[in-house]
Amino acid sequence: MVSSEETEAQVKTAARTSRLRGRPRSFDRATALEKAILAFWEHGYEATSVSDLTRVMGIGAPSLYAAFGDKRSLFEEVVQEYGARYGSFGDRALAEEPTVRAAMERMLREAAVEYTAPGRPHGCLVIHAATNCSSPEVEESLRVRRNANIAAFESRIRAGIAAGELSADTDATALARHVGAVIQGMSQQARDGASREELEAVAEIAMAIWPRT
Amino acid sequence: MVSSEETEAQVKTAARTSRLRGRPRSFDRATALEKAILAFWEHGYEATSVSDLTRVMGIGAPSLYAAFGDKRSLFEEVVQEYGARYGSFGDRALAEEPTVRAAMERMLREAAVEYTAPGRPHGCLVIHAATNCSSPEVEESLRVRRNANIAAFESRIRAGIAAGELSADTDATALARHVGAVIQGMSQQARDGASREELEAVAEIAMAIWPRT
DNA sequence: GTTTTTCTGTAGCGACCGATAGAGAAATGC
DNA sequence: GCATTTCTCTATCGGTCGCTACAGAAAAAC
Repeated sequence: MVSSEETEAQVKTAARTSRLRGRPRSFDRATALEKAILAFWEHGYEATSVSDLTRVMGIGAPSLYAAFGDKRSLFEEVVQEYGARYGSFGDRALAEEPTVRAAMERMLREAAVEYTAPGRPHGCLVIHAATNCSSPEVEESLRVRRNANIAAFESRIRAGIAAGELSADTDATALARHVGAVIQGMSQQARDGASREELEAVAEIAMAIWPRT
Repeated sequence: MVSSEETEAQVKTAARTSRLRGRPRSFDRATALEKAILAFWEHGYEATSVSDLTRVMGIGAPSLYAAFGDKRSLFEEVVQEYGARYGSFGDRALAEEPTVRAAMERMLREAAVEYTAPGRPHGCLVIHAATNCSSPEVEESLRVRRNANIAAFESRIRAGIAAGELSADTDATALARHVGAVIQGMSQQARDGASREELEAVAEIAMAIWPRT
């Protein structure tokens, strides 16, 4: 119904069939979809209004609805295309690396690169597309609090280094970020249905990075 | 302007001052605030409308605006009260435990408990208050994709176990969840301004849990 | 050129958003 | 009692939301 293969296939066999009559659309569907990806990626599903979409895609609302259906089906197509275009590094790492360890290492390292790539929104669309804030002040306020938590972790870790619990060359900043990442991930998974026992198992694994006294 | 200390202080000194005249409000401010915490916690800032708030708080819109100011200042008060009431386990662990390791372990374990406590929304309000989705279908679709990713990790880990790379009693489910949590946390921090180098340092630390062949 | 089909722009639909005006009710100080 | 202050209820504001009816323009098939 939406697939571009359909149109392409019918372009090829159109000499005989009676399709492809009438005025063709005046914009490039793939380009418009790419613009929609960036918009949803940056602002999330709710906070990206249809008028935002028509502006960045450079088309009118009726053209958008004719080409992509309603807002939700456009978003579904966006997520799918995003997965194929930007979100496939994980699958590739899992499939191509010979060992689990190599696969995990490559996946994590590529995530660091992909999630901070310049010229496009940071982070993962699938993780954040439900994150919408039309109020920048609220968004900023929450971000400040999260980063303050990580700073508190770091300060505690530095105290531990000063007390001789951890070696003097410990990277306190990175350790704090790591703990923060684990906690934020646990929170996300709690939202996604993980049980207490499952999260406790995650916590126990995360503890393996800390020297046993 | 908003603080309850102000009102309380003036209750105590009200015998002389001319405050506290007129009809007192007919609802309990703290109870109403608690209801607002639960609503924002569950649905996020944007997706919790003022009419949602007036419904769960059991008051009319003018009463809400008179008692809490506009929606944003109510939310700020909600975040502050949430931090004091539900979000303090981390600070307590950091302050009360004698070693960094003990502090981190307690914090992570208590997070597992707090984030899945029955009878209230899962996860952390500060992490998710910018996550709003008035469309359950979209929310579900994204959740399914995130959980599918973790399932893919698990499947790859099981293959590694079968290949003898990891010991046979490895908890593949928990390992997969852990990797997923780290990645989700990295994505969140990329959104919050972390650089590529900072995320790579997190990835490197997370690799410490994997046996070196 | 004519017909047919489809696209595009304008203009507007009903619904909900956050927020408020105004009137009357209720509880105070005196 | 009275005067004063403040709360609460109804009704509604202007604005934006996702979405679409309609008419005219444009490009194909013939």
